[in-house]
Amino acid sequence: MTTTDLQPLPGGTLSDAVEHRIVDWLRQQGLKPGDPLPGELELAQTLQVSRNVVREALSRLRMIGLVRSRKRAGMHLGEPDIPGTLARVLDAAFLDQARIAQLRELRLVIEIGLAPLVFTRHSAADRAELTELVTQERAVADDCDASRAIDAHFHAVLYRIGDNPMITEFQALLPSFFATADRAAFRPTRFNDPAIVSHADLIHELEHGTAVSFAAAMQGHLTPHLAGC
Amino acid sequence: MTTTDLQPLPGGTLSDAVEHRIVDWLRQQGLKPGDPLPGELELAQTLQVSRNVVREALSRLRMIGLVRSRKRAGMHLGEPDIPGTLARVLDAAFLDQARIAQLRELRLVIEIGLAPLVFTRHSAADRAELTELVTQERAVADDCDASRAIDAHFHAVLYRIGDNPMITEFQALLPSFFATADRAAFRPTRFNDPAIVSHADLIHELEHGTAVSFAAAMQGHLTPHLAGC
DNA sequence: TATGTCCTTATGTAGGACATATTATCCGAA
DNA sequence: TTCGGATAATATGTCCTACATAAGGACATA
Repeated sequence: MTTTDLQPLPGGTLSDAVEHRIVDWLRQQGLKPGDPLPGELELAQTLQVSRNVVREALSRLRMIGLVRSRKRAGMHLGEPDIPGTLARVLDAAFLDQARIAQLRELRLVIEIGLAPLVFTRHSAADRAELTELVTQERAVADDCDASRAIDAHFHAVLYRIGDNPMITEFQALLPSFFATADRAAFRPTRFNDPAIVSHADLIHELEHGTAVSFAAAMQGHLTPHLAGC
Repeated sequence: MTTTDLQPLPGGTLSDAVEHRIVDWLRQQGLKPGDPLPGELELAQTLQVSRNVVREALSRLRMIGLVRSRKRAGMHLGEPDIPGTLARVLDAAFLDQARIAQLRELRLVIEIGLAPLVFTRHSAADRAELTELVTQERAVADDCDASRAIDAHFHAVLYRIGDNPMITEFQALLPSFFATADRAAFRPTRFNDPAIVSHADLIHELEHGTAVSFAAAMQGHLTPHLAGC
């Protein structure tokens, strides 16, 4: 007798509808992180649904960080938890091969596109750090696992130099997508092969090249990993 | 007397703990999209929490598409809804200026890094489509709004040519971040300025250049938008 | 002023009840 | 036998009530 008078909400549950209603309302009110929200009971009464439905909707908003709540203080808007949400939805265990391939390609795209920023924002100290890693890499050229770890470290430093927190956070959750599949694809650098852009070549471009030439070098360094190139 | 014997779950609610427990269990069991899940009641009994708590946790997993449920069929694993989840967490209305700046920069990074893929995967028909857009652009050079719309369309086509659904989906939800701020930053192309890489120049590189030269052109086309360059 | 107690409040959790949709089952008719 | 419709079973969706818990405020006291 309570729910019979409203439309069947085609294709969704009440929680779905309430979730969107609340978010739309927050947007419409122009609320910002830190602002207080109405209590659960008031929301339930206003929306004419049970407190349970409201809590299921709020639980979702809590997960993505949009809402924070404490026992007596009530609820407040929070800052969306981008890395936490990405980690939940980009879970290699539940993604199909197509999605994983797209993610791996996205990683390469970002790393190539990051090159101009890395060139612009890097310092002499950064170059020294990268050079040190190349030295270590040469020392363990025989050990595939160690070589691979240093390779990952080298690229992580490039991300850090890029100095975009969002991109760095994205990179931080990528290893799970490369843990198994990339082991086979990873080839220890042949240091004397002129056709391959090595880490040392990248550092050279960083010091003596331009933003464009460094980006081209990065492209050459990563292109072997791109399908259809 | 029921909840007093378990640890205060430092820093989180029961729903948080149950959410992670369930996801860990799904991973550990190696379940894949389509596989059935235990019922809510069974989960509640196994985890020794109320069905309410279980439903709040499941509501979150339903939001990100990880579980789907129908009335009598029970629950099944679903494919994570990446674009839907991104749309929820990347909401310009609730992100601070720093995050928005990072997102705008990420867009430029992706667009530059996408260049090699665009070059490799484009067809003559794609070039014709882009050329047609440049023609239209010249026709409305005076109208800033129309010019801006065609510019957006041009870049959307580039994304489509890149042929990575994940990247295209990401691009699809970007307009909200550029709707207001970019209006000021947008400058209609001065077609005769040789220092600026125009859309026509991009098409020229696409037809007569190389992957590297096209990427460099894209870099030149977008660099004016990058801070600190 | 400082502090400790009590009270209020809003969220967190529990449990039961019913509604609803969908599937399985069974029975009767052609 | 087979087909089709009525019927029962089942898991999710929604509602309700009650209580636990933490946190902030009010107040009295030293």
